[in-house]
Amino acid sequence: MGTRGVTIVDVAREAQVSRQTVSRALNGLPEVSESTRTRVVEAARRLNYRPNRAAQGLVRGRDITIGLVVHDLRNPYYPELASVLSRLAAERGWGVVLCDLGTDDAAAGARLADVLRRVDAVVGSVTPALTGASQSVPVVALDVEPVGSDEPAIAIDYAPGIAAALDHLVARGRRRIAMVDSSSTPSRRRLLYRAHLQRHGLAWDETSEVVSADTHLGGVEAATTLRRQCPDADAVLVFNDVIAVGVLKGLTRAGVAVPEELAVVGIDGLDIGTLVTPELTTLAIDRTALARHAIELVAAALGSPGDTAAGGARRVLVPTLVVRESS
Amino acid sequence: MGTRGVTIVDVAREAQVSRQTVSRALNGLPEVSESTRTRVVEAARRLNYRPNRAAQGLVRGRDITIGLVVHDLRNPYYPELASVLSRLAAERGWGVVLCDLGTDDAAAGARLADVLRRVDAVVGSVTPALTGASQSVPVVALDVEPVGSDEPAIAIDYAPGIAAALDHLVARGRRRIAMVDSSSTPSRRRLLYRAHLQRHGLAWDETSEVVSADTHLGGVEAATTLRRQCPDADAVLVFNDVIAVGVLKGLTRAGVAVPEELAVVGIDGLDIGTLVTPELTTLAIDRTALARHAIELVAAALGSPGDTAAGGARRVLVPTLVVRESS
DNA sequence: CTGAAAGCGCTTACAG
DNA sequence: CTGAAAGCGCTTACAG
Repeated sequence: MGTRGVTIVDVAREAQVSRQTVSRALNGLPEVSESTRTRVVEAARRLNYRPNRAAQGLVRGRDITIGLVVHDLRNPYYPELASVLSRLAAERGWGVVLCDLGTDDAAAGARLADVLRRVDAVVGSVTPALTGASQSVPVVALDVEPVGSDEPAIAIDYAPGIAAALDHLVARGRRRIAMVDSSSTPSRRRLLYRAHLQRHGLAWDETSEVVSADTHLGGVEAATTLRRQCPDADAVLVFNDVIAVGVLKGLTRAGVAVPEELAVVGIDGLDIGTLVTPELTTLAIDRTALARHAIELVAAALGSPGDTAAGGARRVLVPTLVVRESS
Repeated sequence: MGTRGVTIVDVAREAQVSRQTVSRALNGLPEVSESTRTRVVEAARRLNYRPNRAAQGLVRGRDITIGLVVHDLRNPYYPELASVLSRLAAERGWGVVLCDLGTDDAAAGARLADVLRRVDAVVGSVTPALTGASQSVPVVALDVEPVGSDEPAIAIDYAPGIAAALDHLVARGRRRIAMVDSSSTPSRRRLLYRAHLQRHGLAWDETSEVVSADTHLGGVEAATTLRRQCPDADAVLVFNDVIAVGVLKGLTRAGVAVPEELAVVGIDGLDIGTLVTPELTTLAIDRTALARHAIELVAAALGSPGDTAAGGARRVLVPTLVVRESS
């Protein structure tokens, strides 16, 4: 907020010219004499004048800005997304303002409210706060359930991918497949894992599931917990690649051979999976496609001509199993 | 740009009320009858009305937005920085718009120009384009040379850190220390490396230096090149952790024992360094401090009261050697 | 080359 | 509860 008093009229007075001359001088328009320009520039600097962007924007015409709301930018999933999204937005002349909710829920709400005031639309991970905010600007939710309302959103249908991952493990002779989740309330990914095991009559009990913090350090600990809690597990599906890489490391540290003794499969398809040894098998989500869909849905929601009919308000993405060395 | 004709007066006409009533109804102010409010909301939806943010901003008073310009958001160095910076900015009520220059230089210029129109100040990696732009808004340059002009900037003084890293390697008995750089024109880090070797009479020749692409894949290749080009190297300093992690992987793949046969030291202090095996020794840059300084310099440049005197326009950060397993 | 006028689209007092 | 007025800070024609 903080209004900062110095306006163009102050500069005009200081430089002894009219305010439109100030505007012209400062914007480098040709029809100003050198001496006047210098005087104006000096005056502006002396007063520490900064043009008010809102006023400039108002008169220059609308420019679109979208917000990108993420849970935690430090999960490499998001920078890749942000990178593509910002490129695609730039191609349309849109700006992107970043909103990293972080782990502190109290601050997150305020941060979200703040970003909503600055943007024409929001793309982001669904949170209760975001859902409530959909009154003020259009919201394109990322990674919602494939069924549900017809709000603009991108759903990721994990069912076939998780089936493929588990089938793959079974095909390689795994019989006791555990899961590391990122929250104590079962994620959709975990529910699909359970359903698949049950449907195929595969071994499962309470010890099959471990909850981890959503960091690679969490994964390292989860590996220990898993070995203690479910010693006969010969494979593990992990909520995401960040945790999975930690699990991999925890297992290696504990002298467990991956994949021989225990196979590991992550979800997301992050680059870091190719960085570790053994390389991580993963269920990859195409973040470029995700970003592209998000931008198109924003365009449709903003009513940009030619985008409205581009395929409905809800898109569905299907992850792909990428088999590497850890399974 | 794209002006989208629907304004508050259109809605007013459609709903048969005055425009200030529209404003009140849409902003949820109390003094509007329910029936009127409904009529206005309906009209607004029918016309697909979106309030013009610039106009709102103009009347509500100035709100500050800063731009964060980075080379490549996919290098984990930047998300950590962006994350902290956006948190600190939020604490001051500032917004952060993201500008990922990417690898395509042509597009980068346009993207930069675009972001400069939307922000009150810019924080970012120095590029020629950015330097030239410092006329329009204050620029706080990140990672400049410790000497130089008095523009607002944060310098990182690698000299003591690189000395410490090389001393550490020598203390561990290394006698032939190579370097992997990220560009063919020697980086400042490489120059410091050379100077230190020379000053201490350590072995060096052209084969000591390898150039790598600035990705971990580049690092993997660089490992091969290094082994071929400089087979007697027993240690290597790498331009950054992303490349270093690739080098580590390349060496492991080639059956080279790290650190026994060849020690590896990276620069940046990224989390991924603790993720790999062996864990990466690195020269860590405190990105939280970096972000904090950047925000303070922006505040000073914008003339926020109480910040101006907070310690001059140039800050210097000194990296710290973090010895882990790879050396 | 420089100034007076009009207006961008909204909100905030001020009347009624 | 609703409307008429004024103004946020700038730029863009339009005169001179």
